[in-house]
Amino acid sequence: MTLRRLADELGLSPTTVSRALAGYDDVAAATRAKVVRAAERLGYVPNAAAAGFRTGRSRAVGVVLPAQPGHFDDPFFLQVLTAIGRRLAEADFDLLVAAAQPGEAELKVYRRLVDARRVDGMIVARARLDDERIAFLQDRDFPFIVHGRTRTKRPYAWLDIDGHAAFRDATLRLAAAGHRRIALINAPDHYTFAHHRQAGWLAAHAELALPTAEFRAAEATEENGHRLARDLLALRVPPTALLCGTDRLAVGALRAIAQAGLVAGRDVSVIGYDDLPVASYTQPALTTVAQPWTQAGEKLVEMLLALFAGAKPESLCELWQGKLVVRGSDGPAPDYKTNEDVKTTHAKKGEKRHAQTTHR
Amino acid sequence: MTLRRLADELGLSPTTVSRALAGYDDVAAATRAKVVRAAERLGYVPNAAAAGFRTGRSRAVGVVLPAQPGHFDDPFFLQVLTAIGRRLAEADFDLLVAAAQPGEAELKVYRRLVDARRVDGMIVARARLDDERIAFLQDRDFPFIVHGRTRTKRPYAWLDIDGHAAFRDATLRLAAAGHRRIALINAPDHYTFAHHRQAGWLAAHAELALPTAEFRAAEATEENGHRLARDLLALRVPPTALLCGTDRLAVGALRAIAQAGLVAGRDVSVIGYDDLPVASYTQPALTTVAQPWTQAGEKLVEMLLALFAGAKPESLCELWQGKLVVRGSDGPAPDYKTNEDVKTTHAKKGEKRHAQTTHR
DNA sequence: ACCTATATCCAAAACGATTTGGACGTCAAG
DNA sequence: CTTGACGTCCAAATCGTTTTGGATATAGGT
Repeated sequence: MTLRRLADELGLSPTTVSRALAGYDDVAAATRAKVVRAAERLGYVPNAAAAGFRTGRSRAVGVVLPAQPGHFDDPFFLQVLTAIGRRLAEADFDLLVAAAQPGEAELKVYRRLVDARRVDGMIVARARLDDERIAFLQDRDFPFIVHGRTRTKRPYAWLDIDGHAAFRDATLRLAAAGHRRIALINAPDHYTFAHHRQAGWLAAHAELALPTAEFRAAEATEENGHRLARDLLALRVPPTALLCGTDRLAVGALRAIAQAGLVAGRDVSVIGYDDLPVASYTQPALTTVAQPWTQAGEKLVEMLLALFAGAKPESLCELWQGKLVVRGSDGPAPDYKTNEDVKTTHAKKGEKRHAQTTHR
Repeated sequence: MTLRRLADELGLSPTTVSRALAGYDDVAAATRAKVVRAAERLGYVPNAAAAGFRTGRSRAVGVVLPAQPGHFDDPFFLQVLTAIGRRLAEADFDLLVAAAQPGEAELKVYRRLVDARRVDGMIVARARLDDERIAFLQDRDFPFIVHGRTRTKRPYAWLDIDGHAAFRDATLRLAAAGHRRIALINAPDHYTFAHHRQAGWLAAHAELALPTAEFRAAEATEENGHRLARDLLALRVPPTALLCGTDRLAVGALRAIAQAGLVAGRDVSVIGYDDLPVASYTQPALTTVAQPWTQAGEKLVEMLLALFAGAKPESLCELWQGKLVVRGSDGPAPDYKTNEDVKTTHAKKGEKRHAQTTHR
C-alpha cells in the first residue's frame, strides 16, 4: 500500500493525504479524519526508505557495541539499551545497534553509519580517555551524546555518573571503619569511568594521608576479579578491604575471599560498583554503588533530541551522583594481621596459600 | 559526496561508477580501480536511504526486545545480540533493535518495522507458546527466524536448544544421586523455553515413577528465585533438590538456602540453566546447563541469510543440545528429613522457619 | 458587486541511488 | 570487406515520499 494508492482510493491527491497524515493544518478536519481512517483500515505505513530519502533524515539513532567478549555483557548495559530504545520509540526514532571490535573496525562502522546517513545521531557508550570515535564525530559535526566523558578541548554533550565522588566516598567510608590497606581492583584505566573511580580512591588516600595501597586492573570480568583478589590476599601484608571497579569484579573477589577461608564483610570488606541484580544475592550481599541506569538511558535520548532541536553541545553536560547501597560485604576492619601470622596459626590445617617470600 | 559528484570528478557517468563499485563485470578493470580509488579518497559512501529506496531492501534486520524490566536483562541476551550484530555486519546488514512492552504495543512495533520495510527480516527472541508475533510474520510472508519454538501448524524457521532433554537429564542425574523430592522453580510456562524445561522435568519423573513434586513459576529474576526457594524450603516436607529454570532463579535460590542455614550442594542440591558468567563464582559454584550463545546468534543470522537467498523455512529448523556443566551446587541426597524433625532438633536455636500445619 | 483574506486542495519537482536497454568501438571469424 | 560477438560505457527511467508554490472556492467586509 503506497501513498498514491491510498490517495486514489480516497479520491484525493497524494499531497493532501501526506499532509493530512503529517498533521498540517491546511487540511480540513473532516478530510483528515477520513484519511486517517482509511490509512488505518488499509494498513498504510509510509515507506521508511522513501521518506528518509526525501527528508534526508533516517529517524534512527546508532549505538556501537564493542563486540569483544567480556566487555559489554554487563546486564546493566542491556537495561540502558532498552531504556534508550523505549524512549527513542516514543519520539518515533529507531535504534540501530552495530557491533564492532574496538579499534580500526569500530571507527569504520562509525564512518559507514554517519556518511551513509543511516542514522541521525549517535550515542557513544563507554567513553575512553582518548577517544577517536568522539574526535571523528566532532570533525563531522555530527550530533552525538557521550555516555561517560573523554579528554578533549572541543565541546561535546555528555552524561556521566560521578565515579570519582562515589569511590572517594567509598574509600572514606572504609577508612572510617578502620581500614588502612584498601586495595583497588579496577577495569583498565583507558576507560574513562575506571580512571575516575581510581582518581576518587587516590583522592581519599591523599586526604587521609593513608599509605599507598595496592592497585590491580584488568577487563571487568568475574574471572579477573577472582584472580586479582586471590593475588592480593596472598600478599605478605594483604589488604583488609577490596574496592572493586565493577560488581562483576566484586563477585569474583567475593569468591576468592571465600576460597581463602575468609569471610567477606568480616575479615575482608568489599565494595563494588553498578548494583547489578546479582549484588543483592551474593553471600554476603554486596555493598555497592547504584546508578539510575534506566533514567540515564532516557536522559541520553532526551539530550540527543535536544541536540536535534538545535541545542549547543556545551549546554548539554550532566554529572549525576551514584548512591552507595550498604549491604553486608563491608564492615569494621579486623585486627591487624599478616599472612605470616595466619600461616603460623593455620599451618597444620594445610592451607593452600600462595607462598610469599618469608624473610624476617 | 554523492554518486553524481563522484562521477563528474572522474569524468564518468553515474551508471559506470555505480556498477564499478557494485562489482559488475561490464566495467573495465582499470576503470574500476580508478573509481574505487577515488571513492576511497573522497570518502564516498552511498546514501543508505536512496539505495534502500531504489532497491526496496533496507539491508537491516530487526530484533524486538520486550521493554519490561526483569525480562531481558539477562547478560546472555546481550551476548547473543552482539553475536548477531557482528555476523550481520559481515554480511553488510545492520541490526535494528526496537523496544516494546509485550502485548499490543509489541505487535504494533512489528507492524511498523515490517510494513514500513524498515527491515528485510526479523529475528524473534524468546518465543512464546502462542505467539502472535510469529502469526503476524507468517501472515505477511515476511522472512524471520525464531530463537526458540512456538505452537503452530504453519512452518517457520527456528533454532532452539533442547531444554526438554537438558532438564530430563538433570532430573535423572539428581534422582541417581538419591534425590526423591526434586522441586522445579521455573519461568512462567507461556515462554516456550520454560514449558520445555518443565516437560523434561516431568518426563523424568514419569520414567522413574517418582511421586509428584513441587513446582513454582515466576519471572526469571533473582528475587523470585529467592522467594520461591524460601517458600519451598519452608514446606513441612521440603525438597532436597531445586531445579531452576534459569541461573538467575538459581542465584536467588542459593541465597535462600544459605539464609536458611543450609549448605547448597550438601543439604540441598541446585541445578540452573544458562551458565551465566556469575555461575562459576557463586558459593558454591553453580551446576548448570551451558548453551553456545555466541554460536546460536551467528547461526540465527546465517539462517536468515539463507531465507533471503530463497531457502524454505521448513528446511531451516535446528535443535541443539545444551551441556551440563557440573560444579559444586549439587550432590548426593541428604538423609530423609522433614522440617518437623529439624524444628524439634533446632527448636531451642530459635530457627525462624515459616510454620506449616502441624497435624500428624 | 467587488475585493481581500482565508480555507482547502493539488501538480510537479526533488531527493540519490540502481537498473534497463541500448550505443559505440574493436576484433575475430567468415 | 562484412558480420557477429564482445567489451565498455551511458542516458533515462524509476522507486514513494515530502514540499514548494500556486489554484480554486468560499466567506466577509465595503
